Amino acid sequence: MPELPEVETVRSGLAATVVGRTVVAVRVTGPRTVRRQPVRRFAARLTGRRVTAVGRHGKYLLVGTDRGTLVIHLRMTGRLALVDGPQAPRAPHTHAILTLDDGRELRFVDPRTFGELFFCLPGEPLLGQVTGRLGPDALVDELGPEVLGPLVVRRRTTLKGLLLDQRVIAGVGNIYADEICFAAGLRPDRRTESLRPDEVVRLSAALAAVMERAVAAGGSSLGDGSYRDLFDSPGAFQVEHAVYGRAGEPCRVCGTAVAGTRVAGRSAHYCPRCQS
DNA sequence: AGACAAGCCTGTACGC
DNA sequence: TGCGTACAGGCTTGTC
Repeated sequence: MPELPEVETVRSGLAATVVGRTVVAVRVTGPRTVRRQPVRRFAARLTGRRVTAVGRHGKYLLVGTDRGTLVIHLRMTGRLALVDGPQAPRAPHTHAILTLDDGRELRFVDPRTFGELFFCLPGEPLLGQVTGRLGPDALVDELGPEVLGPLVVRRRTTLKGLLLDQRVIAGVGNIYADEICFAAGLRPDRRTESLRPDEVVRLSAALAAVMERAVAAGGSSLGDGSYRDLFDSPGAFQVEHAVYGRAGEPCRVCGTAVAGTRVAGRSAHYCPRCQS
């Protein structure tokens, strides 16, 4: 399930491979894949556009062109595949195909069809309506204790609920919320208003450290709808997971069995001894 | 066979 | 009353 580190891996892959390329054809076959605008309008706007940059805000991929932005959200099971040409075997659940001017194809594959694509012309409010709801990016933006502190204390929720709220911090999903809590030594069900200043300092450091390590490892490929990058390679961070998906297994630090529970309506994993 | 997993949106209920 | 938060439901389908 792609979260910030997985989306960032796709972003850097696209930046290295499709910047400067022009989209010469657009085919959308999935009926739900483009749902914020008519498919014909989407295709007409995107066709002929040259990619100038590839950005990201939280889990949203922002493909900049010479006129407008292609916005991609992978949600749970969405995947982008860059293939050499139309002869490449087509994965099941391929819902959109962008043909590039060098013959390669950028394909959007998504079994559960939660993911989506849309295209915003310059100055169109749609882009701002989406990204404007997002808080600072968990990787790119500075989230030192002085920034994080007010965000944390002002809310009355659980730490995990806070980390998952894209309006507060953009990019953290269920896996990394648990890993950040472990790295900070804080339980996911801790009330945010109870966090002391020194704990906010630990949280801030853990957020940056986990995001940076996960991006360096190319993200996590684990379980449901297992993530793959542009070239179908898995990430490597799952082997470093301290708690996520490890309920009942020994904590890598103290050996205590990792606890599995539910927090903020989500599965949650933590070490009862290392985290408070 | 049916519960479950996920991200995000929407609607509604609730507490301070 | 109003605000922020909590929770459930919807969307989907492969996996257990």
